[in-house]
Amino acid sequence: MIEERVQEWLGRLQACGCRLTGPRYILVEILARADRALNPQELHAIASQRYPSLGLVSVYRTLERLESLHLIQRVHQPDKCQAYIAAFDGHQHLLLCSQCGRVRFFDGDELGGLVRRVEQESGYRVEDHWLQLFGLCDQCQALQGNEVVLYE
Amino acid sequence: MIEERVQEWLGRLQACGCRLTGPRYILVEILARADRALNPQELHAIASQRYPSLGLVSVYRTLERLESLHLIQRVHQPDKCQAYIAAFDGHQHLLLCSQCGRVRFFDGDELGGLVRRVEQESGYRVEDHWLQLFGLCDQCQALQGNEVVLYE
DNA sequence: GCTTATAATGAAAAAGATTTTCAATAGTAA
DNA sequence: TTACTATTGAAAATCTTTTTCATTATAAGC
Repeated sequence: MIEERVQEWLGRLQACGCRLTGPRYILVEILARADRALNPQELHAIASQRYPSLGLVSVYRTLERLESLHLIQRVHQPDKCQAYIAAFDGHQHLLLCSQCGRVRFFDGDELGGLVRRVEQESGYRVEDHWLQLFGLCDQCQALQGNEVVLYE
Repeated sequence: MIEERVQEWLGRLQACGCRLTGPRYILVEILARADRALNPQELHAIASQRYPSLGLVSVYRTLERLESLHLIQRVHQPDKCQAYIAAFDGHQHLLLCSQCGRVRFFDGDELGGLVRRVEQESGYRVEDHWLQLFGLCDQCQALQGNEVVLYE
């Protein structure tokens, strides 16, 4: 499932004339597997472990490329707004653990009524919406906030 | 109404030991009146017209102070995440014009059912949520995207 | 009104994040 | 194997934000 995603992303990169290089393999694999949003610095730190010569610039460039292909999406959080996670299929929303950062997707189909109400009250024509929920994931609830398990 | 807000903010600043200075009067007045979110640069540019010696540093410091008093709140948008607008009363959400940036508030009471569903499906304990709608305000619909009227 | 303590200011420097430039490297097609 | 050129990392440049610090100015006490 995740492995397929890695292959699909690499295929999509190649399909638009991009070359498959060492840095890209590593970065695609990390991003396709990540269960939380990573910013350029975090991504660089993780990827450097397996590819020590990796430059931060290549991380920025790869993120830009993957985002323009809609393979990853930017995630806004109170403390960081330049983090990326795999883009979801269809119209989904994010549920983020405010402790460990783990991300899950959910659909928000029941939003239509609210959108129509707001359109009528405001006179705006609504074109898009952002919905994100923040909370504690099951693991962090169990830990009762004693420790945080980050990427490893 | 807006004038009251200016007075209230100044009072709140004074109440916590802050001094009322030229830069603060200007910045409070602009922020309390603004109908769209402003980032430090925009705010500095606008305020400088009335207070030419104003330093950008004071803008940062005042924003920080006002945010810590919950008088303003940060607004996340696709292109800018460091913009601020007056904080609303109670639990409200934002409706932003994707053309001119004008902001309106609305309540999203009908969100409770969705939150409970997601909690059950995910096992997360939801603590907070962000909901923002993007669209065209009535004025920008009328202009049909011919021109953008920014702050003036 | 005058004095005084100190919060607030702006300039400059420092720190961080992101983008640009450029010569060297390395995919990929022929 | 060769040739083309996309990609790379280092360094420089650009922006944004924070820190430092001497100076200024608010507000309280007299």
